[in-house]
Amino acid sequence: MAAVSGMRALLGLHRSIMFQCCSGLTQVQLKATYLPRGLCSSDTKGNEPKLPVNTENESLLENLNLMGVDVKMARQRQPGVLRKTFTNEQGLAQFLKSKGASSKVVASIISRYPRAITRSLEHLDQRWELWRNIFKTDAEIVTILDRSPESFFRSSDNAELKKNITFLTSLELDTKVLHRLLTTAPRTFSNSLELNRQMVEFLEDICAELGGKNPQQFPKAVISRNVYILTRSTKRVKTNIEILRTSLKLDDSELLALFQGPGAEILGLSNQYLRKNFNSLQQKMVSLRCQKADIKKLIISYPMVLYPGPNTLSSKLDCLLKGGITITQILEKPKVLDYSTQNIIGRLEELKRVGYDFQKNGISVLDSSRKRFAAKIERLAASPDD
DNA sequence: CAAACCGGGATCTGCCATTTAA
DNA sequence: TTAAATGGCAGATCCCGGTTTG
Repeated sequence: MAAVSGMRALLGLHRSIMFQCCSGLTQVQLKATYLPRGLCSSDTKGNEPKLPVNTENESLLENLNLMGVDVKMARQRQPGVLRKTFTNEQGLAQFLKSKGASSKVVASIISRYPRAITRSLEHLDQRWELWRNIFKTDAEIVTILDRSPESFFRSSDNAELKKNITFLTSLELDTKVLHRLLTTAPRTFSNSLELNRQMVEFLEDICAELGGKNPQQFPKAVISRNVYILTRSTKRVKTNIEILRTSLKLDDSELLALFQGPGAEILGLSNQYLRKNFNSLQQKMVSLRCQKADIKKLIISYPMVLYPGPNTLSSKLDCLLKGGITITQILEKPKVLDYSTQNIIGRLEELKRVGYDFQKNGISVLDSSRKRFAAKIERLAASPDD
């Protein structure tokens, strides 16, 4: 990886010494110069013609084009890679194909994360094996690479990855969670060990601060409910905890229960977003004549109210209210807010059609799977007694 | 038996800024 | 000085069904 800087020196100016010692490595790929993009501002005021400082490796470009890589995209993302003299695009492609990736997937991976072509075969092999500690098949890994090439390629430190996996494993998440963690939040993998450790320790500290009995358990609880947590900064999580503490006036044990439970999902929201959602929820509830205590209860029992943006939540509530449901009923069964507005609208219509009475029969019909709801409607239609 | 309770599953990257290495 | 490595951010739900309960 390191033997690479020679060519530029050749084209460039100084560093002739470098040239000397590297000349043995000279490679075919030097062809022409692509355009300079900057004029050299400072240095020599003299008038020697400035050689282009930045030249792309033309044969590399050609290769990439042939492979179907979106070179424009690659250039935009990691321009430096295109200037490298030695790259391993062929090796990478072959490697990935041997793992079952199509040419199209390979091209897309390189387009989105060009640095991938700087990895050596040995490196790739090792890294793949490490990923295979968690994933049972190559195909699974390919899917993830296709989704998020950066997660696999951004770091070149296999030793770190290994330690990281050991660490993650040592948390004793159950295998299912570990698998899900890395499937859905693969960036966790390429975090440094230190970063992951910091978050875990931070969570332990929080637990202890809140008077939790078992701080080791806490990160597990949070992670299994929110596998994205390790891709967030501790700063963000800390701020969110404070936002919730102060805006809801929660005490320690309430906070602990919240985060160990369903509240974990909300911990990773951006701070602004959380604040905004809280404020608009509060406004909305006040406009519906709810008490502060109602709002608190709602959030504690169903923290996911804070997840949808103001418009989504508001329109959902409006639909329900317009359909003849009271805000009190919603506060009792907030899970009805789980479903999409479209879904809610459709169900309200169907229920109206069969003359369903929410006051008499409650609203939990709305909180059921499609299948169960359909069955329910059928029953209601068959026996329109009431 | 149906309703209610409850937890789980899917999903989440792609960019920018800063620091570090060569 | 450039490129590589790394940290961090914004974005913004919906659905299903096993088990318990009545």
